[in-house]
Order: sequence, then structure tokens, then C-alpha cells
Amino acid sequence: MCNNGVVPTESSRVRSMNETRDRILDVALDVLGENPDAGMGEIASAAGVVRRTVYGHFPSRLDLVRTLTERAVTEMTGVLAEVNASDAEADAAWVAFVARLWPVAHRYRVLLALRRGEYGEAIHGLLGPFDELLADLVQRGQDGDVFARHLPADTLSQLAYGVVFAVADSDLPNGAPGTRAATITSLLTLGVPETRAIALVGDQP
Amino acid sequence: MCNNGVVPTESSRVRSMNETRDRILDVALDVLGENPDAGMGEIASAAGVVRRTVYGHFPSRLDLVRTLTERAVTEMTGVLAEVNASDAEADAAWVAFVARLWPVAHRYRVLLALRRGEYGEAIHGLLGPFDELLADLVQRGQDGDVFARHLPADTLSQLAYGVVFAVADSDLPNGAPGTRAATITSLLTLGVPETRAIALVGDQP
DNA sequence: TCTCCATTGCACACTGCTGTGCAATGTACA
DNA sequence: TGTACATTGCACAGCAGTGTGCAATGGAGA
Repeated sequence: MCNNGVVPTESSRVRSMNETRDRILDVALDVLGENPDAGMGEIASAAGVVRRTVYGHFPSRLDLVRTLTERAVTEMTGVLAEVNASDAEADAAWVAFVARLWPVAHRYRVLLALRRGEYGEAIHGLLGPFDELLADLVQRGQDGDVFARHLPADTLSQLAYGVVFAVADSDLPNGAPGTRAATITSLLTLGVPETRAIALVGDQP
Repeated sequence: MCNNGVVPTESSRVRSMNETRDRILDVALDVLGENPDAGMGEIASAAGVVRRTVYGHFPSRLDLVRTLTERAVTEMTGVLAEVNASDAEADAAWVAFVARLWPVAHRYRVLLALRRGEYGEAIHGLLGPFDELLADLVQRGQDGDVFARHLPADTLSQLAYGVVFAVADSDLPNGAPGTRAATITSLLTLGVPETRAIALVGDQP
């Protein structure tokens, strides 16, 4: 015994396994992003692996999707909590949120599609904490009179979040040029006046 | 021979058949609205008919969906063309459009979900004329400086249209109370200032 | 060298859907 | 009364996907 923990037990062995596992997850995100109905075989092929191997890492398709969702929630709540912690005005916080969330959330955009359908309930449950943080931010904006009140905060937050990705989808896959337009549009939907929205976004990407 | 045409040939026979056919279409809209992945069996049961009978009227599932879409396009373009014909300002026209389209489009909301997925291409093609009319209206608004220009008219029109139904979905199935909020939100997304939007909607439903 | 084990390749059973064929059955119409 | 036909009930073939079992294979570690 030359180690007292569990980490460096079989360095190359488990590393290779984790690489496979991570590759499957990464590729699954891409494949499902293009076609939410893609099967395990399709994902396996894209990952350069046999279908049987995928089942070795994820007992069922639901397990795979669940793992993907957990990953997404971890990353996205991290960003949102950070933005929420600042004492900036809610509309400025929203701009920062979209700017920082964009790259990660764009990868996980498939979860929006998967929310309706077979695994809808499971995904919805896991996304709960994120949804709450989002609603909190919008609520703060409504309390501070920077966001409109024509809809309750939880509905409005989901809507504005959806608008961001609706713009993304209608854009070239290379989402870069759309970030600015998406941010402005979501601000408008939140009830921020156009002049203020443009001023907030400034000359960002 | 007591008739010279083809219409009143078998009054009760064909009427009964058309009733069955229409009932299947109506019910299919409801069933697919709740679950876009519903099968032919599910639709048949809901229509009080055997699966085999549905295939008697519609050779394939795609035929059913296509018929549904054609129906929707006919009704919706009718409403939109009428609104477009008036010489009202574009934002006022949009309000009238949403108000008049709401009942019919709400029934056909499933087409938005079906647009992604197996029949996406077919539906998209049939919806083309409607999409163009919609883009024309938004373009008119942009030209007249009542709508924002942060997005091209075709993208913005789709987005605003989607917002209307996103609000509807997050509402009670009884969509009545949401019409006002949905109209206001879509106007905001189009870049109409909040005060103007509220003034336009007035004390409508 | 020998052992462990992730991966592979193939087999299989199961489910759920689509679309078709065909012989009843019942009802409107001549 | 008899015919036409929409509907039914059932059977069947096909397809696509899921999840499992099991014997090879091959590379990394003891």
C-alpha cells in the first residue's frame, strides 16, 4: 500500500474510464442538442463507442439524461448565484447573467426541449433550484421597479430565459453574434425600456 | 334521378362519415395538444373509434398531422390577412391580431411543438405563407418605428408569436385571464414601450 | 508472466408503435 | 328485401428502440 486514500489507486485505469464516461456525456449533449430523440446507439457511435459500453456507464437512458441535467444545474446555479450575490441593479445583473451563462447554457439548451416529453418530470424537478434563483432575480427587479409586473416573477423569469434561447436557435450555430440581440430582447420582454436596454448592453459582444 | 350534382347524393351516409372524420380531427388536436407524441391508438380511443377506422380516413399519421396543419393555416392566415388589410398602426394591428387569433391559435398550439421533430419539415413548409404574413406585419411596424429593430422582422415575428403561446402554456388551461398578459408581453418583446402597450390593450379581456 | 477489467460483438427478449389484410356486422338507401 | 359501405375486431408483419447476458479481446498493472 502506497496510498492512504482512494484517489490515486489505479491512476491510468480509472482515468481512462472517466475519460470515456465524460466523452459520452459531452457527445450526448451535442447529439441530443441536434436531435432530442436520438437513441443510445446514435450517442454511442458519435462517442466512438459501442452501444453496450454506454449501458456500462449509464444503466438507462434516463440515467444519462439525469446526469446531464445534474451537471447543468450545478454549473448554471453557480453562475447565477454569483451574479445574484452582487449588489448591482437587477437589470444590470440580468445582463451579466446572460453574458456569463451564455456559453454554458447554450450547450445545455437541449434540456429545454427535453423538458417537454418523456423525462419532463425528472428534469423539471432537478431544475427546480435553478428556477427559484432565476425567479428571485426577477422578483428583485420587479420590487425595484426595473422590471414590469404584468406577469408573476416565476412566469416572467421562465419566459425571459426562454427568449434568450429562442433567439439563439434562430441564429447561426456559432452563437457569438446573437448574444447581444438575445440580451436586448430578453430585457425588453422583462419590461426594460429599449433605451435603457441598449445602454446596459453597451458595446458588448 | 332527382339530383343533377354530386352534393346531395347520399345525404346521411357521407354526412356521418364527415362527422367521424371531423371528430377525429378535433379530438386529435386536443390529444396531441396534451401529448405531441400520442399515438394513433390514443387518438382513436379519444374519438370513440377504433384505431383501424382512423387509418380508413387518414392513410398515415403524417396525413393526419398535415390535414390538421392545413386547417390551421387556412384559419390563421384568414385572420391575419384581415387584420393586415386594415390601415391601423402596426402595434394596434398586432393587438387586434392577438385578440382575434387567440381562440383559434390556442387550439392549434400543438403545431409549435410538432414543428420540432419528425414532421417538422412538412409542417414548416405548410406554415410558410402564414409566417410570411406575420413577418410582413412586423416589418411594417419596424418601418414605421413602432417596433424595435434589434432583430430582423422574420426572427422577431416568430419570437413574439412564440411568446404569446409561452404565456398561454404557463397559464391555466382556461386561457381567458392570460390573453391580456400575453398581448402585453408580446408587445414588450416587439419593443413597444410599456406605457404604450398598456394603453393599446386598454381594458380588453 | 499472469490477472483484472473495460470494452467489444453478438445474441436475445421485450415493448410500443405503424400500417395492412380480411372477414364479420350493422345500418342507410334503392 | 337486398346491396353498398363505414365500421369493427383481430391478426399479422415490420420497424425501431431499450435493456440484458455472455463469451471473447486486449491492454494496464501486480
